[in-house]
Amino acid sequence: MTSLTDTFAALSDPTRLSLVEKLLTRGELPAGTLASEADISAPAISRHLKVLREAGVIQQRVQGTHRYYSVRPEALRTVNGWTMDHRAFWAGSLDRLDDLLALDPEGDDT
Amino acid sequence: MTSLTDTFAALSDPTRLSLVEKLLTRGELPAGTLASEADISAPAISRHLKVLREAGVIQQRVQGTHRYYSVRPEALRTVNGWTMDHRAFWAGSLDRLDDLLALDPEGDDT
DNA sequence: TCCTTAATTTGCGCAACAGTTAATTAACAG
DNA sequence: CTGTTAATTAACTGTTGCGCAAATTAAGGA
Repeated sequence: MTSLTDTFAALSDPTRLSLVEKLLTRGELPAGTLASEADISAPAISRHLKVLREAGVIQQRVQGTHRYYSVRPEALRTVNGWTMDHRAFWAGSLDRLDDLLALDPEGDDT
Repeated sequence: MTSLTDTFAALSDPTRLSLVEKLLTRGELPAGTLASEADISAPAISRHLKVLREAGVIQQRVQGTHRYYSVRPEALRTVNGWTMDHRAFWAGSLDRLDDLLALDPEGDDT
């Protein structure tokens, strides 16, 4: 089992979050594509992918010499679940009324 | 402005996540209470609180010699917003994802 | 076999992080 | 002013994280 903090740690690096966003928007991608589009070396990307995989954020599919990566839905569900556990706290607050109304225009007694 | 990765980084430490959970469930608390309940020194807690504050996760209210801390709703909204941006990817059961997304709004709990 | 391509692992340097104890700042009471 | 309490900052130490270049593993083609 990977903990919630492990997931947050995996997503706390800009390079890794960028990798995850790519996989989310474009689906499964090979390591080579991810590495060639990044501005750091391939070994560095490989390490980031390993961190993400060990945190349970992404999964690997091997085909020949290629390794295809994709996001594990469970990881995002876990993060979402944590925020939802405390939804009553942040959804009902008027800390930033404008943002709240922008997210949920009919959320109050209009 | 604090980035999403800064928020994730702030929440990636078990001690800090624990502090945030305490503030979420019990509301505003002074630094002393948080420090006395932790198993590490007060200075260490103080630093964690500083990290959380600089990441925009918590806020501070000063009253006399006491510093009261509480969670900023905006922080949790931001995290929730990120998961919601990719909701189509992770929501629903894996094998029925496409079907679920194709269903109309009244389809899931009747 | 030999060579190329894909990707990872290794070795190394450096910066950042998390913990400690000691010192400091700040508010308040006597 | 002096002392007490609350909390933070300072100084130091060990560990972890991230980058690179070089070496290594693995699959496939001539």
